[in-house]
Amino acid sequence: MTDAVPLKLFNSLTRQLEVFQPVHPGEARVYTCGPTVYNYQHIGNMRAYVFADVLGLTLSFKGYNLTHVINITDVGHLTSDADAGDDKMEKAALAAGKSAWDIARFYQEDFEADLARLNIRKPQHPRATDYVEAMIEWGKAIAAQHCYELDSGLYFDTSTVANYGRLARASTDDGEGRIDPVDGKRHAADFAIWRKTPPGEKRQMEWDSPWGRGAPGWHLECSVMSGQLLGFPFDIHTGGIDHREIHHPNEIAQNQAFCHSDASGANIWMHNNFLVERSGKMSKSSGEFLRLQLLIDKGYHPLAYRMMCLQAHYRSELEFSWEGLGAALVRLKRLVMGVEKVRVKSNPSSMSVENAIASRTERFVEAVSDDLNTSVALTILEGTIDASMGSVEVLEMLTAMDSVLGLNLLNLSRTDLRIRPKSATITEAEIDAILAQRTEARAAKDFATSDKLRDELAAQGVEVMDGDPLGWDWKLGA
RNA sequence: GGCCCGAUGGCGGAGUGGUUACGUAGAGGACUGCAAAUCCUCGCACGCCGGUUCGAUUCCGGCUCGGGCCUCCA
Repeated sequence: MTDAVPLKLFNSLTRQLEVFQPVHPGEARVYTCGPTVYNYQHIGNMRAYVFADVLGLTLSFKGYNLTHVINITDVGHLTSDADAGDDKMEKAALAAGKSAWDIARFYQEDFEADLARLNIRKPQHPRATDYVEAMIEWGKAIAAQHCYELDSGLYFDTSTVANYGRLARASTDDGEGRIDPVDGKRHAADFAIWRKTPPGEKRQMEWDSPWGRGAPGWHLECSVMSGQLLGFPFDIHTGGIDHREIHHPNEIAQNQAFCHSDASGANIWMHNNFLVERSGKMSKSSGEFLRLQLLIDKGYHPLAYRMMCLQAHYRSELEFSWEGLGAALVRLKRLVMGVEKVRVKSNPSSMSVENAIASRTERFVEAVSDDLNTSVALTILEGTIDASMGSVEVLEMLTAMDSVLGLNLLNLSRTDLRIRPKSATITEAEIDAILAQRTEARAAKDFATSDKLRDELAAQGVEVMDGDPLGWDWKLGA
């Protein structure tokens, strides 16, 4: 149905829009760099998965049989400069008094819960620790031709592959002024394939390898898991824009070495831009950070955040503010109300309806096919609600459109969107009781009492809405 | 220092060589005892200086400002 409009995606490798051509006819295989589960994810992290989900939904919508992998990095990355220093997993475990394995499991579950709350379809979640053997095999396969061993581990020689760093548009020798070099590295950009546990130390997560006891380098896992689960070459590799500079170039170098090919391993590399705060990029290192749970605690439905992401293009930076999140929530609420209205609409079907549907659907498909322009797609969806068509037609169209945007519009109710802020000092039962009193007072035209009760509720963060079937709502703040 | 990106109305954010989405906020109206919610209507913008062009917010150059990356990072 949608073949008429080709799917164009921005390939970071060529920095151009390209028409999606599946490697395997009728299939789409997508790999998304997942989180390191040593801590909670912040909402900036989650933007990458909302983006990846919309990409997957679009591919499904277009009829491709989708295989989507989001890995779980449960073997820690290094925390400090160069390729030495404490491991994030071990460090977090130490701080929590738990094993690194427990920590990883805990944060993985939290991450998956966030995905679900954002209505992100459940992809495959391979864990890096389940692929260590495969990583060692990979290392063995490329060691002789592409690696060299130092005291600290096995390193990849970036000069042994063609066009290293082409994704980042950087050359091997550039811009290394601020890295503490590891002694013996042949090139500043060379990276660890295997990190040896320093002599005399014992780590919770370590494995035997031909290069000594230790742990895999963090670039290796993505190459191994994507190759095993999707096969080289696969269709699309996604990740945050930060990965474009180091992680993905290294992954590509590994793929080139392993496949004895100059090809990158994926046909299209896509990168979502950051969610930013006025103070700058979201950061985990500064201690406090914005989690999805914090939004919910303040009474914002998680899908308001998805809405916020959808309003912008994935390649643009997106500014986070509570005001903006509130705006997205109001928009979502009005959409949900619109759907409710459509449900009870009469059916004045006419000859023109068919044409109207075709034209709207086409515009919607064009928008998402244009490098996932969800912003425009959303606007077309909204216009569909207002369109003078019958309820059946509109609901069908909305269902199709929402199957790409994933806002769950057809199932959400306004009650679902009304989330009790953690700071609330009053229960819903108490609100109902006061509201009942107020109804009585109003019936008796005792407006003084009625207004007093309303003020009382307002003081507790509750907004009374007489003319609204919902009756009341929470007033939200930052 | 090197590489790269951005600058659109109060805020957010699309897009376009000529009539400049959309959301939210705001204003007016309807509704309401009054509000709120809802619905209807309506303002409000394309950083600066040049160039190309009949015409530029859109293309090109310069400038200013802001941001990112070069170290783990979505």
